[in-house]
Amino acid sequence: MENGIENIHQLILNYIEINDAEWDFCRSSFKTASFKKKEILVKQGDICDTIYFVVSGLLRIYFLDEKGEEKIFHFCLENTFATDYESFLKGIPSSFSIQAMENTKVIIITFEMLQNLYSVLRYGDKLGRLIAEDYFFIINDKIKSMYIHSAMERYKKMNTRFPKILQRVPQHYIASYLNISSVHLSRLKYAHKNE
Amino acid sequence: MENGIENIHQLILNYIEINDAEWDFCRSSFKTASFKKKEILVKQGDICDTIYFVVSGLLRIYFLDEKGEEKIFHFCLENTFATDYESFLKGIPSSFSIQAMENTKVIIITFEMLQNLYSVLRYGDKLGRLIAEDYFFIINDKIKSMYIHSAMERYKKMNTRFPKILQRVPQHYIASYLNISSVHLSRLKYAHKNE
DNA sequence: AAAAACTGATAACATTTGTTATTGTTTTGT
DNA sequence: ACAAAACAATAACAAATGTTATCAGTTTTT
Repeated sequence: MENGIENIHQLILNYIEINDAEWDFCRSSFKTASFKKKEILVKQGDICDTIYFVVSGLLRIYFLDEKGEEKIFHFCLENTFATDYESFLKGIPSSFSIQAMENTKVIIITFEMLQNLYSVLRYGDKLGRLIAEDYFFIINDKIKSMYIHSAMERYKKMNTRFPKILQRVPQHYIASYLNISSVHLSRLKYAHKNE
Repeated sequence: MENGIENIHQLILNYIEINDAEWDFCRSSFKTASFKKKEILVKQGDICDTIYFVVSGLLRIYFLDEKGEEKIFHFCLENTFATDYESFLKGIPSSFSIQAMENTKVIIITFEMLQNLYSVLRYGDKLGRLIAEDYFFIINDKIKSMYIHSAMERYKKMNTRFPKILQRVPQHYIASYLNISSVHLSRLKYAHKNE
């Protein structure tokens, strides 16, 4: 589907059984939006009451550390979700900002909308549980990777899993994502280019 | 309650409404166990099909890195849960081992048991969702802390939140938990002792 | 009680990683 | 099309962190 809503349908079907009437209800509650490169979707400190589903383009989730420097927490590629899930669920100020790195089309799912879905769908709470569990898996992988792998290993892994992202994103953003300095990443690349 | 089951009751009540019949069902499915200091509850590579609720004592969750060295991922204090939640949910080999650091009493919740609870309790799926969300919050905090705070800041935070743990656990385990060498932790303590 | 293993501090040295500055190139904004 | 900004590589140096070894005190095991 051109507008990406059909992709969400597929994702939901991976989790639970959903009939046509239920899907119509979902579809009617989703809205779309477009953001230009560099536009801010969520500002650190504001409440993130929205889940964005990236249809096309690229987002980054980042925060300012105590030195006032941006650190990138996550890149959000096509067909993935972007939110501060803790801010979203608890209604507390977001730890992160979300910004478009390219012109980006998203589908918007608000908190109210999602609570509605949970109660209207026959397996709504189960869907919520499976989404939360999946979110847990994602972040669990991330933390395990930080413990187990060096910056270079994470870089290579990134290269393997998302080779295109390294072309689309300036290298110092990658360094920020890996939590190392851009100079150091440059050195690592040089040291390992013949492996 | 002496055996700690009442603490679990309270935790569930924090999440959902549960009546006496439902609680009796829960209570009857829980079992208890005791482990001596140094005993292994879960071995890295095995499937972790159990959630342990620590009634008394102390557990550690750790893994062997590629150099063959143990890295501590988490300490499990009284009234908290211990599991490899990803292994538990997906039925895949555990990334971690779990070991008793002191003689420890636990309540055992198996995967089958929990799926039963989810279907038998009126708000079972909601309970599952809230548990998964809470697990997400815990690990989300952990990862944010790793991004934002230095080893020393995390040490101090630990000192503030769980002062007793530093008395109960040998220091090189703390260093492992902080992902720094024991020598370095010793130096940091010296450098910051007058702050 | 003696032996062995464990623990935490410390020193000396090696390695990793960050910081700042420079340069040439590419990209962006007007 | 041009000027300004952003980008990546590199060098020189500084700071952080790891490694190995030693030692004295403590705990555990036999």
